[in-house]
Amino acid sequence: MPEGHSIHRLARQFTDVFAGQSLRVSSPQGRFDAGARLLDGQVLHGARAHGKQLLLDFGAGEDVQRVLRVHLGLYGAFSFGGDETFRGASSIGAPRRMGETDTFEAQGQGPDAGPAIAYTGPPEPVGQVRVRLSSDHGWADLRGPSVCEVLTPAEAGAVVDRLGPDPLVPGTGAEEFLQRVSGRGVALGQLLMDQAVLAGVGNIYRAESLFRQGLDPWLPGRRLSRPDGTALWEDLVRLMNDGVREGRIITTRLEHRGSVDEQGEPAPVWPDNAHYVYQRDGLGCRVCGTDVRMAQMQARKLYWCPACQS
DNA sequence: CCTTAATGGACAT
DNA sequence: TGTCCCTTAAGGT
Repeated sequence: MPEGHSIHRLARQFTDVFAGQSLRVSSPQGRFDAGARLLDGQVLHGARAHGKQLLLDFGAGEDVQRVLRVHLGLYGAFSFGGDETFRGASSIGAPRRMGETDTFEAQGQGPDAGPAIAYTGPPEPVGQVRVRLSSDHGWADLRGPSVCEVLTPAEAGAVVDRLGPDPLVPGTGAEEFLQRVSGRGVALGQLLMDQAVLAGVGNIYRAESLFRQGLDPWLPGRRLSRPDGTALWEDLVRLMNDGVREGRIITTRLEHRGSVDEQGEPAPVWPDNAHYVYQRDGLGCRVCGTDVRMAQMQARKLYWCPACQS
């Protein structure tokens, strides 16, 4: 999936294109008919994210009355389209291994479109569209989520309360993270994937942040030193904010990327030099040359360099 | 063309 | 431990 950075981009995008507007909400697939009826016609006050949870706040008046909670899971995704106010609203979700696609669908747009044509409404739904949100200016379709439900504000609050600190939410600190890791006999590689310990980190940020900090994925939480834990948290804050800005996960430092051109300018980050260890098993470590290894950890693939991370 | 694996996690068994 | 969600790109034939 979309790790936390993608969900925060989604929240920003929903706020940009829909906030303050009354939305039509439907379920072309039919599986979300009851929920759609609860939201149809209400105003979207705003969108927010905590970890991998996307929360859309709706209300008929000033107060938030209903919250649409979406979890994309492994392969859920949103696609967007509409008039010029939707320009730049890209599709976000999984799988997006090469970065999020830029499938903006507009009517009367583009360099060769000539005079702008008025937006005439969303297209016929394609595939299994669980929910469609639609305004006078454009639409958003959700396919393949693992969760899509309507909650009360209190229920939504309870969902967020169950989660650990999110490096992308300002105001949460290293301290909360350290507290949840300290004293635990569980391996660091497992703790980083536990959303109650740290919200928003997925399989790529797990592997890459442990590599960057030179930490052994099997180190029990209780044996993580305070300085190492603080550095790990701070690196995640940096990496994930980069991810929000770039729309993809890039963790290699310039000097390990082999990507400076004749003028000394950074060359584009190709898909195959964006990561240190993720999906690089059998290849040489970018730093020391040792073969990168892979093992299953909690039913997910863990990648690490046995020399750099010990 | 067909098969497989993929950034997740809830739930059943 | 297995199943679902039921998408999509990559890789093999």
